[in-house]
Amino acid sequence: MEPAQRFSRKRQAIYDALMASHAHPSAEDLYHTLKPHYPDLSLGTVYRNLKSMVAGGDVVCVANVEGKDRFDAHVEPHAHLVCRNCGAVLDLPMTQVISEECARIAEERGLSIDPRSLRLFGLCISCKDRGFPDPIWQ
Amino acid sequence: MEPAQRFSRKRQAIYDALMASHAHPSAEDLYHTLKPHYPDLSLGTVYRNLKSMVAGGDVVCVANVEGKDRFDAHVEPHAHLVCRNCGAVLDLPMTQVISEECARIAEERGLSIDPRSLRLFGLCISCKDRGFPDPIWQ
DNA sequence: GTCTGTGCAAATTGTTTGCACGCAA
DNA sequence: TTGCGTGCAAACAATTTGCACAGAC
Repeated sequence: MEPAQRFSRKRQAIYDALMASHAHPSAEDLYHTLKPHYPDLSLGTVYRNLKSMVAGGDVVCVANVEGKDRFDAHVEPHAHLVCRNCGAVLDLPMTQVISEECARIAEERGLSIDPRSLRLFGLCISCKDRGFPDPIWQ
Repeated sequence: MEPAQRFSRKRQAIYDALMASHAHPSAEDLYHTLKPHYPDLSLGTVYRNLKSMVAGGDVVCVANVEGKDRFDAHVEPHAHLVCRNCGAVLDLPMTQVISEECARIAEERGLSIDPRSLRLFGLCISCKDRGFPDPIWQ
């Protein structure tokens, strides 16, 4: 990370914890992960740092699951799948996310598309294996 | 719509307003649209009906922009682009949104994907034309 | 010493819910 | 008459913010 601001041990810890996780934690998840190691850490600090890291491009907000924003420090372009049953957010690493058709239509319409930001919704493997029915989509 | 519950004039109005709009309004947007015609309409009613229509599959929540859920009564599978600058939610009707590679990876991993709920992020035409810089994605 | 980062708690905001009443069946 | 739908306001939950102090430079 390129600290565009003054160095802070806690900011670094938040970033490191996010980088170390592949579960795309929420602000509160990070808070609970770090609290044991930083007993005086406050939730507001986690929110404030996440916000500034997102603004700086070091972190991406990859989903909002049940009202909670979920974050990712792995900013290389890749898609995410959000499980409609358990709320898990999975990485879908791939070189090309959208189809030729989609790219062409976007091009024709003059849209810019962020290659890091495709979100899919569905069921993760465990939920599918456990026999959870597909939610109400055809 | 197939009213699975007792008929209600307001529920119908909410659904109709959603169907008539292509802007993917939020609950509050719908409330303000309908309030002049239904002076005693309450915001809670809009939320309650949207929730039950989503549960019934008649409406889809297609995005969460700046903390507000955005809805769509056009449930045929299509993708959406969320403008990172102005928050507009655009329809991207197309037969295939995700790349072959993406579909294959999802298939290999045994994931179910809801074809109605693909979300892309970027810039809409007006924001791009007005010269807003691409947000921090490479 | 200066100025940014933080803890804490209060404020804000989108959404949900309890309750008494209204309206569709 | 029965019971779901609604208005209203209070309750909730995620996030933001004001303020005084701590810590990086």
